[in-house]
Amino acid sequence: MKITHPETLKPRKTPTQARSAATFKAILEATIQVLLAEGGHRLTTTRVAERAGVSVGTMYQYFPHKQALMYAVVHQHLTEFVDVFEAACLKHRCESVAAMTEGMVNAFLDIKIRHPDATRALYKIAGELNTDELKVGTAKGLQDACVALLASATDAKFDDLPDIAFTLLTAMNGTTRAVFEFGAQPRMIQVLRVQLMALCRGYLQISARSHDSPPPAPCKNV
Amino acid sequence: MKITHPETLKPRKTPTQARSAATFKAILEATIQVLLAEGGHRLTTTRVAERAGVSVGTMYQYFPHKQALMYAVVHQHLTEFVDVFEAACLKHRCESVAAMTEGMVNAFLDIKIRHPDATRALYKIAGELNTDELKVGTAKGLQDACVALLASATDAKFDDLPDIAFTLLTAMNGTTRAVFEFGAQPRMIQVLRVQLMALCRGYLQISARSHDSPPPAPCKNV
DNA sequence: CTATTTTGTGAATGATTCTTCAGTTTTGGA
DNA sequence: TCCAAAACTGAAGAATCATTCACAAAATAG
Repeated sequence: MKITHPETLKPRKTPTQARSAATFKAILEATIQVLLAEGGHRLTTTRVAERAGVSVGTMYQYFPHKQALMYAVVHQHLTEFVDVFEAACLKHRCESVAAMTEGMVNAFLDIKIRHPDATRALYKIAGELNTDELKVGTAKGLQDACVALLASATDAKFDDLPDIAFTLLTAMNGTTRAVFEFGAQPRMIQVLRVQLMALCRGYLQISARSHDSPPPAPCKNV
Repeated sequence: MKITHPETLKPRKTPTQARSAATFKAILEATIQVLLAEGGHRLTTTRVAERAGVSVGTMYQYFPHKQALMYAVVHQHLTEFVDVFEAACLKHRCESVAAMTEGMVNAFLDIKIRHPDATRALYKIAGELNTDELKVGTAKGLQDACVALLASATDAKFDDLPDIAFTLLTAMNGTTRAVFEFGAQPRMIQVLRVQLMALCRGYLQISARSHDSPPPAPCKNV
């Protein structure tokens, strides 16, 4: 019950037949559903297996232990999150701060909205899981993407970009989390989107270096 | 194991002798320490009792079950948090938005800094505890205080104050949480304070209604 | 100093849980 | 059709945990 080595957190075997691929997927989905329906401390291997429509033994063919199961769920969604966010950051390079803000906020929210169940489920295990490595890695990925994006803004320059990116991301996360843990009704999400835009725009505006600097250098796309 | 009724969540008996008062306190403190040292899923009644230097039976004289124990820890600190924050909001009524921002951010951070262990521990059980009532009540208290404060600003008027207060509070919470879960080194906290000021000020500035409104009414203190 | 009330003890109980493995069923190809 | 590999089963073992209760120690009142 005390596993922290990353190797043992990986799935036990990769499915080769179509049937087992479906089983694998069903188990991950069942994990999320059990988390939402019963809560973190009622997430048991038996319950997950039952919900997935398989036996416990089957579960243990794919995941060496419960931790690995939770890790897989978290890893899958965090990875997707980082990918989508990084893509959005690349897409809006060398634009105005306002356009960047819109791109970031929309990307941030759209990923969460696309998987509302997973989003809420993750909040329930993120604290229970010993995956500092994964969490730190994710945070760093997002932060780096954000820093690179803001550094390319055509109409503003910033000092302390890492601090600004960190603040921006964690603030967005806090507000979004509150909305999702509240149920995330469509009306709330709409309000959230509007307010997050204002939050980010206002923050970046006030954080921009005053215009005593040389004219904006030509933008270097990568 | 399935308790949700608030009545049963209250402590079982109020200590009368000095000895039992100390025991009560020790148990609450031990809960926090076990949470930090072992994590949420290793928080057991036996471990808490051991850490507190008492027997399990003693624990059950003060708390009817484990849930009540966790509830007590969360309730104690959330209550203090709301009280201090509300006081700060009252204190800065009828000042400029900039002064309000400073007052709110400082209050918000100072409470957390005063109990760093409890702060980190709360993050670990907040999700596991079935206390929507408590959490919602806390959120509403903070939001109301913030709305009342901002409504009295001498140099700005706001539309949708509840939305703005919600965004402001959850954003502060998200950023602060990230810093504390990261370890909350003094240097990080200093950066946090500076950036939170900018975040709030920028957001409120951009959210203020443009000056097409009547001159500010005389401030009504309560 | 004695009686009563408060406080503390910790082994025992029953329930829950993770994990294994010997055996069964299904699949895909020869 | 038949077989070996892949996938699945679920009862059983071992461990952990929440909660109780009959009793002991300490504090306070009389």
